[in-house]
Amino acid sequence: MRTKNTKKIKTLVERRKNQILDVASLIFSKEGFAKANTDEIAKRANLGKGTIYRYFKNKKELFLSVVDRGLDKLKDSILIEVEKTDDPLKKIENAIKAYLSFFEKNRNLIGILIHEQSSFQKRIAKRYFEHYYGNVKRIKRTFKSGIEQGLIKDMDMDSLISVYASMLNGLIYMWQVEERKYRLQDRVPIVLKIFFTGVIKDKKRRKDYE
Amino acid sequence: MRTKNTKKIKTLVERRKNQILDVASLIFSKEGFAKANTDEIAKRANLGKGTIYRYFKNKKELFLSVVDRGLDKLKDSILIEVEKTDDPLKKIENAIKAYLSFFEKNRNLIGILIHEQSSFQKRIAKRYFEHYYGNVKRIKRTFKSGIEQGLIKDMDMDSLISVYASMLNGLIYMWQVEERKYRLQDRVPIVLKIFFTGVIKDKKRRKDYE
Amino acid sequence: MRTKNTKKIKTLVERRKNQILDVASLIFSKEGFAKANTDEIAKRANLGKGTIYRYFKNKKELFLSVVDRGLDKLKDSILIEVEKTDDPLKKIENAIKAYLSFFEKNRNLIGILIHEQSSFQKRIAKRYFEHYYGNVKRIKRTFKSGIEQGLIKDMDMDSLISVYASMLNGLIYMWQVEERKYRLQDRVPIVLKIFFTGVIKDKKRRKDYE
Amino acid sequence: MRTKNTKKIKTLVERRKNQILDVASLIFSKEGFAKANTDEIAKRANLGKGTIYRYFKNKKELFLSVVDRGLDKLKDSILIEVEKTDDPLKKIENAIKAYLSFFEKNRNLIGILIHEQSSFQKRIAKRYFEHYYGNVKRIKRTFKSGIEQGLIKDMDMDSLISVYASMLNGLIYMWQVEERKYRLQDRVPIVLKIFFTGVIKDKKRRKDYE
DNA sequence: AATGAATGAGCGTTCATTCAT
DNA sequence: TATGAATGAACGCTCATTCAT
Repeated sequence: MRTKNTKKIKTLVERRKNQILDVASLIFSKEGFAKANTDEIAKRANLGKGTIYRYFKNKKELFLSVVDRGLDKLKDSILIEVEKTDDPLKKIENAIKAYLSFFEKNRNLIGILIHEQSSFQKRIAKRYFEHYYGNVKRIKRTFKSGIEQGLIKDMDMDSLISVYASMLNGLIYMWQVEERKYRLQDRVPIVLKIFFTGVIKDKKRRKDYE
Repeated sequence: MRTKNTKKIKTLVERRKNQILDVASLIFSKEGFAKANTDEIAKRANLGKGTIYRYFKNKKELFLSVVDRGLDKLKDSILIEVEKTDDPLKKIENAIKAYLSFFEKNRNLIGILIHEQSSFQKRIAKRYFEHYYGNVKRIKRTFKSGIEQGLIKDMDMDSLISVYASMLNGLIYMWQVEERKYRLQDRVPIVLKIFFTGVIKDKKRRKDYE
Repeated sequence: MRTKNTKKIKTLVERRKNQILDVASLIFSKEGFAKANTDEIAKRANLGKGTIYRYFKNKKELFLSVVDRGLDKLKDSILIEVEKTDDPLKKIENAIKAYLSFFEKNRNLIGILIHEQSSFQKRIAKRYFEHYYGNVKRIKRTFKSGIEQGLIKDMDMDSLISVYASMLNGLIYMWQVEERKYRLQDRVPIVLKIFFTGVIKDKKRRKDYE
Repeated sequence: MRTKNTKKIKTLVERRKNQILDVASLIFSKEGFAKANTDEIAKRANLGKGTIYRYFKNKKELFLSVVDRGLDKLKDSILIEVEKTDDPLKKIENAIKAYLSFFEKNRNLIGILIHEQSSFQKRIAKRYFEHYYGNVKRIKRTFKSGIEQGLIKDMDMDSLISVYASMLNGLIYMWQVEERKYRLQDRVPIVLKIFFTGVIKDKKRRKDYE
């Protein structure tokens, strides 16, 4: 019985935490960490201000929890898409689509990740790169199997992946700065063209992206 | 003689302003607008707190002056490099190099531009895009003369340039997030390769970047 | 039951507000608006500085609340005394007594009303004259019934009342400037004599004040 | 020769002081001591800020000098009018006229005297009462000679004069508060009537004021 | 003697955090 | 457990005063 109760409580706590994180995510994204205001978070979450502090040690922890949850969601949504196919080029294509698509759906997270790279450099960067390198390994394996299958030219993977990732982030960042005037998904073809033209060895496959 | 005095005074005021802007640029970059603190700016500039306010109406104006000065510098340093050659491909290459090189030398500005896209969306974005579209026009002309000279394929310039710009920004952004572990300049060849491979028509010239 | 709670809360808030207003009244009276200092008000009220701002938007609102409360009290205390009799001359006598008596008991308010006639000309003057003209109407009616009853000579009421009011204020003002060396109440007979000698028609009644 | 030079210098210094006092009087009257701003005083006097401090030790001394000069002027202008006649009643009438007339011409001083009775209670009050009692003695002598000449009833002079003075001040104060809508001089007849009706013994003379 | 740039103490106000209920 | 009233450290900004020129 105890186990059941504990579980129930845990779920309740988790639900409360998520309820707070949803609001916090919105506010932090709109205002940035320093300008965001605990009073408003509490009010919008229909909770007393003290209650926020029962679930999160302080403003900083709340903020970092928002980041953590966001990066976890991102990871999950990419993995699902990547595992839908075995073709290396398709895997890469799916990853790019999933990455852009995720941020298009989770706009709050962009602002949050962009903003506070200074105040929380270490913590956020650490978390981001844990996530990033976790993915890099998988992407590298995908590229390698692409090379082995004669689909992709043999190049310096590390800097290529790093440049690709940077470029995608730049795309998302500028989309945000330009106030999301266009659909981010619509940039996928041109991105794939730029990424793949110099990289795909197999002529037939290359045609698909030119 | 009056002119001489006025000039001297102007130079003195300008020097003081720059002295303050240098420090402010550093602090704003490290802390972000909200966390940056006028007391520290004054102390680091070896000036009294009140002195800051003799030269800038308030914290916000000081911040925006930092941005304005930065973007002006950026524009100048790109223009100089671009005008060193008449060859369209070389012009583009030089612009990319100058852009990356500028941020490598003016690290503070990255943080500042990245940070406050929310608090100052309108003012910063406005200034940034004034700068950006000013350059876009010139770049477009360069591309066009490249197309006319049979060097570059005929494509949709606008979204290409937009994606290229976004990607460069992403490169700079991630370099900053990764704590500037590598030299940004070293990314130039791979960037040129990615940018140019699918774009250059002239086979001989394309070889230079492959 | 809800009503009860709401009422209780209202009373608590009202009590706190009054607690703050009492201290603020003292400090504003002693220092004037500009020199008065929120820190001291908080300390003397045994409250944190932030608490003041929970109950009053800012220093200005706090100040004006002190004035408003003071004028309300003044009005009430005059009305009570005036309504104790139906005789016009007695009514006027009672009003004068109540007016002087009020300021003798609420010394803080004198300083406050005297002080800030410049900084808050409009707001204070407006409130003061709302109060003043509210009373003038009543006083006029009293004078008129005095005239109808053959007690008072028929004169230009408006400038008479205006001069009488000014004179009473001068009395209070100088009493304050002279550091309240005498009892303000003791001036009542001489004031009545000065006011009434030239004004009362009825010989028997006039004798009372000569 | 030395004397001549010293005199010249003294005159120059005096002229500068007066130039500053004129401006200061205006500003202090409009803003009150605390809100008045040395920068503005300097600018309006067409002098450097430092120069103010060459002539007055600090803001407080400047303020008190304004008061001192004002009260001196007041004393002079009353004396001149009073000495124009030998008739006691006329002397009193002239004094009242001169008093009201002075403040009508020197509006700045009203604000200044009214304002800072708190911050400078002792200094201003001291100076004011030096002036006041200096006059009271003279007025008392005038009243006495009025009594001796059978013109005025024999009464308690001290409290009568005190009440009269207070009332005049009240008149001036309210005129200021009511934004000087009417001419202060126009109140003289009604004031004389109120003051004199109960006080003048000589029937013929009393008629003049009824 | 005159200036006005520089200064920093001081103040109004905000807001993350605590804690009595 | 949940609340929100209370707190006070912290910060932006002002302005009387000083002092090098």
